[in-house]
Amino acid sequence: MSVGHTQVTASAEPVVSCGGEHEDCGIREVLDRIGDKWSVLVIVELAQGVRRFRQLQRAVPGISQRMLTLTVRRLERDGLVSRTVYPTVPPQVEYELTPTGHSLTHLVKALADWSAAHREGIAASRRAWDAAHPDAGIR
Amino acid sequence: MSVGHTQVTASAEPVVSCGGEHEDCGIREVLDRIGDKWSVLVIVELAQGVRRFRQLQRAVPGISQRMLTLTVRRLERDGLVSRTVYPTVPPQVEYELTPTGHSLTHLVKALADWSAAHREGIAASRRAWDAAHPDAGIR
DNA sequence: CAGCATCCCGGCCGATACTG
DNA sequence: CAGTATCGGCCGGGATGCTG
Repeated sequence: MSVGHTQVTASAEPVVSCGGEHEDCGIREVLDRIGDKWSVLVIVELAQGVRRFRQLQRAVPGISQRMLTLTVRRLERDGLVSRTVYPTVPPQVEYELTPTGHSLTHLVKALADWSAAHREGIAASRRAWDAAHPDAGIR
Repeated sequence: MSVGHTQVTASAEPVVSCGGEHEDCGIREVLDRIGDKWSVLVIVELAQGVRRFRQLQRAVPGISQRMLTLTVRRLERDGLVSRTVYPTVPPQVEYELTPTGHSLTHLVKALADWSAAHREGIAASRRAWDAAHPDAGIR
């Protein structure tokens, strides 16, 4: 953390101005789509390649089959994931990222990178804040 | 949308592999932090410069003062936003992005860009899916 | 102006049981 | 294996009212 003598003037260059408007950009739409508990994790796993239902569930620890179904269904509806059913017995279903879905992985990588870069500092900030505010309802 | 003859082999180059592990990267941590309903919007507004409480509330349409308080408190706790109180009367409080918070704006911009680029295609995919699945509990 | 306290509802998500 | 159906808890977040 080098937050000492940095002369970053945040207010100088507006990186995100929503195109000049103070409106909600499409940001909320993306977050409504991948901001839920499981979508990104499923996407990360599918970024590795084609996966079957059970494979996905094992790869994403803690997800219930219900949530996996819902998550993968929503991603399919949004055109981020393709679903292929092979009429075999027992049934076999394969999930794969579409080109659009694949383009999301770059975004996810950016998120992961940012997280890795600031995880420490944020954790420290939290500890400091919690120490300074013994009785806070925020946690 | 040019999703015609693209030969993007998603499974060829794993963009996000969490560093070789199939673990949860820090992605969920970022999303737990900015994936909520208001954080990004507040950040976007603060990216423009220093803002006071009321200013923020007016700039972010629809946010309640309760949620603005909680949001800004959490951001402060994580060290993304600084809070400066001027002991005047009436009280005056200024919020500003910290360097760490400012670094987030690049990420937010990436989100906005992706959203703008795929909004159309996703909406179309949804319409198609909904049409193909008249009675779906997913909506 | 800048908050905090309280009430309350909707939906996200987990657990469990059942089907083709 | 790959789902669907149902129930229920938790909590994010809106509405309202009160303080310094």
